[in-house]
Amino acid sequence: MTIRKYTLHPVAEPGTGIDYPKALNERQLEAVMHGDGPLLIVAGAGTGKTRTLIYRVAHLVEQGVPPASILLLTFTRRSASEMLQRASVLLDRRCEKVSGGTFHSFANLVLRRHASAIGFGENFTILDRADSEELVGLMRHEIDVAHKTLRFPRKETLADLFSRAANREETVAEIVTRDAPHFLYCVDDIVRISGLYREAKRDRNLMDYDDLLLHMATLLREHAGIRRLLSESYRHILVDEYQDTNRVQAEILRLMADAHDNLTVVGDDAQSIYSFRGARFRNIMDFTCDFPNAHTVWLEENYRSRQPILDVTNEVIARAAEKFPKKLFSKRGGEDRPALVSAPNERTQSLFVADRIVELAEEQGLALSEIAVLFRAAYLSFDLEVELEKRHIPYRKFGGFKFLETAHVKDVVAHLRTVDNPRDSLSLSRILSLLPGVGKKRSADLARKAFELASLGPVIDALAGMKKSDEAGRLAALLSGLTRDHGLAVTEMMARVLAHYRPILEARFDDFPRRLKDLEHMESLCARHGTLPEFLAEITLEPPTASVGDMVAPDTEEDYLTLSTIHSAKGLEWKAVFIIWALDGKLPSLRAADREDEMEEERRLFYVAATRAKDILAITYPVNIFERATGTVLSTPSRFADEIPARLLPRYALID
DNA sequence: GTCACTGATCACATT
DNA sequence: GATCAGTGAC
Repeated sequence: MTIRKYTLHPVAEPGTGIDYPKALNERQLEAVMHGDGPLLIVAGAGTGKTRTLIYRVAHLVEQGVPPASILLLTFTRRSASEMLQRASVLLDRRCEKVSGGTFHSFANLVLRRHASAIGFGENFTILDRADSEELVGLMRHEIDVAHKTLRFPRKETLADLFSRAANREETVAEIVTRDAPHFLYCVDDIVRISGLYREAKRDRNLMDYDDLLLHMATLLREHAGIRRLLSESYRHILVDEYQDTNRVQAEILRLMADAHDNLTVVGDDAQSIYSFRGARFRNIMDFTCDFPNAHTVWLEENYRSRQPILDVTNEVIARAAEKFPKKLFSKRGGEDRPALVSAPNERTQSLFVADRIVELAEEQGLALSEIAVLFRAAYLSFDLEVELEKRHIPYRKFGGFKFLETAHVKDVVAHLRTVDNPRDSLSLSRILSLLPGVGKKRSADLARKAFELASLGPVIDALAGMKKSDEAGRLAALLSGLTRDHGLAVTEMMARVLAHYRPILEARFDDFPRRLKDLEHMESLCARHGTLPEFLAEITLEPPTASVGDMVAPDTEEDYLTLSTIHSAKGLEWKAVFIIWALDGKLPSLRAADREDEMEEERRLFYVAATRAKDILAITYPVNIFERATGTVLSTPSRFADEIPARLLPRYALID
C-alpha cells in the first residue's frame, strides 16, 4: 500500500542515531524503550501502533540485539515486510534481517524443518479453503449417510464446523451443539467425518490452514528440545493485531517465549473482528494474567482522524458491552461533521457515491488513492462497480473472491502440486478429471494407485496406454517430463504446464482470453520463487490480495480508488471514506441478530470502518430492501449509526 | 462409467 | 448464483 509510505516520518541519517523523543509521544516512547520482559501495548485506532512497533524494532537492533533473533508476527505478510522496510529507513539495512511474517507463514517455515517430529513429511502440501472443503466432501461420501430424508450438512458447512473446532480448541461435538444445533441429530456422523478428514490429511501429507497452527503448537508442546531451540533463536517476539489471535496462537506465543518472556503484543480490543476464525479479543485482556509481570502501555492520542469523526466513533464504541475503557482524542480539529445519508434505492446510493468521488477528486483535488469505499460483504459493491466503470473511474477491489480460487488457476496449480507431492490425490484427481472420458471413478482409482506407491509412475503408464485419447498422451508426457528432469526452475515448469493447459482452457471456457490473462499473471508471480515447494506454499499462504478482475490491469502507477470489505481494510487509512450499505440487516448482518456476542462484533466492525477516515466520512444506506431469505423489508439505518445523536451525526435523505 | 440435464437448497468476513 | 443429488442417454 503506497498510502502508508506517505506517513513516513523523516528521521536522522543512518548511523547518526534516532531522535526518539522527537519522533514519539511520551507513551509511545515508553513502549519503545521498554527493556526485557512481557509488554502489552493497548493502542486505539490511529494512535500510531505501527509506528511504535517499527521504532521498537529499530531500537532493539540499535541496542545490539541480532536482527535475525527478532521475530515480528503480523496479520498479513505484506504488513510485516512494509514495517521492516520502514524500520530499515529509520536505522539501517540490518532491520531487513529481522524475521517477519504471519503466524501461518512462520509455522510453515518451522514445520518444513521439523514436521517429521510429529509424523508428517517435510514436503507436506498446504490446503487452501476450497481444497479442504473438497477433501471433506470426499470423506462425506465415504460414510453412508443414513438420513436420506433429513438435511445433512454440505461439505462447506462441515469444513466450517471443523475449522471452528480447531481454532477454538473445542471438540466438533461441542461446536455442533453451540453453533449448529439443528444438526445434532447426525452429530455422530459429523464427528466420524471429522476423524476421517484428519486421517486423510495425515495419510496424504496435507495440512490445512488450521493444521499449520495446531501442529506447530503440538511440536512446541511435546518436543522440549525443539521448543528450546526455537525460543533461544528468537529472543524477542513482537506481535501486531493481538486482538485477532486465537487460543492456539496465544499458546504458540507462550511456548515460544518460554526461554525469555520477551514478548511484546500490540492490539486494540475494540477492533477485534475475526471471531469467526476463532479470534478471542479476550486474549488481550488475559495477557496480564498469562504474564503477571507484564508492563502495560496505553496509546490514546489519535493522529489520524479529525475530532468530529472521533466524536462519532467514540460514541459507537462507548456502547460496547465489554472493553478496556478508553477515549481517543485528536489535535486535528475541523468543522465538517460526518453524514448519515439515506437513498431511496441501491442505484441512487451508487450514483451519490460516484458523484461525491468525482467532486472530491475534481473540485477538491483529492487523489483517488486517498478515497475508499467500504462495505460488509464483497457482493455489496457490485452495483457501484458498474457505475464506476461507466464513468471510467479506476478502482481496485480488495476482499471477496481471490483469483487463486477460480477454476482455471486451480487447474494449473493442481498440475504443479501433483508433481510436488504424488500423494496429494486431490490435485491428481482434479487434473485427471480434465481429460475427456475420465470422471469421478477412474480419476479416483488412478489417484489411489499413485498414493499407495507415492509415485506418479503408474499413472503416467496408464495415461500413455489410453491410445484413443490424445489429451491423455499429452498429460503423460508432461508429467513424466516434469518428474524426470530434476532441477527445473519453477518458471520452466509453469511454462510447460501452461503450454499443456492452454488448449484445455480454450475448450472449456467461453471467456478464455480473460482467464488467460490470469494465468500470465501467475507466470510472472512464480518468477520470484526459487523452488516449487516454496512457490506453492507462498501462493496458498499469501494469495494475491486483489480480486479476479484486477489481474487485468495491474499497472501500479495509476491513481486508483479503493473498494474494500471492512475486514480487508484493517490497519489502513484514507482521507475520505464512504461506508455503503450501512443498513440494519446488512451491517449489522441479520444473522448476528440473535447472538449477543456476534452483535458486539458487528459493532466493532462498524467501528473499524469508521475509524479508517482521516478527514471526511459519509455513511450511506438504501431503503426498502427486500430480503428474500427472511421475507422482511430492510429500511432502517444501521443501529450503530442510528443511536448516535444527530448533533454529532447529522442525517440527510437523497430524493430521486 | 461418464456426462448433461433437472429441481431443490442455501448464500459474510479470511490465513 | 453455485452446489448437490438424482435421472437417463450414450
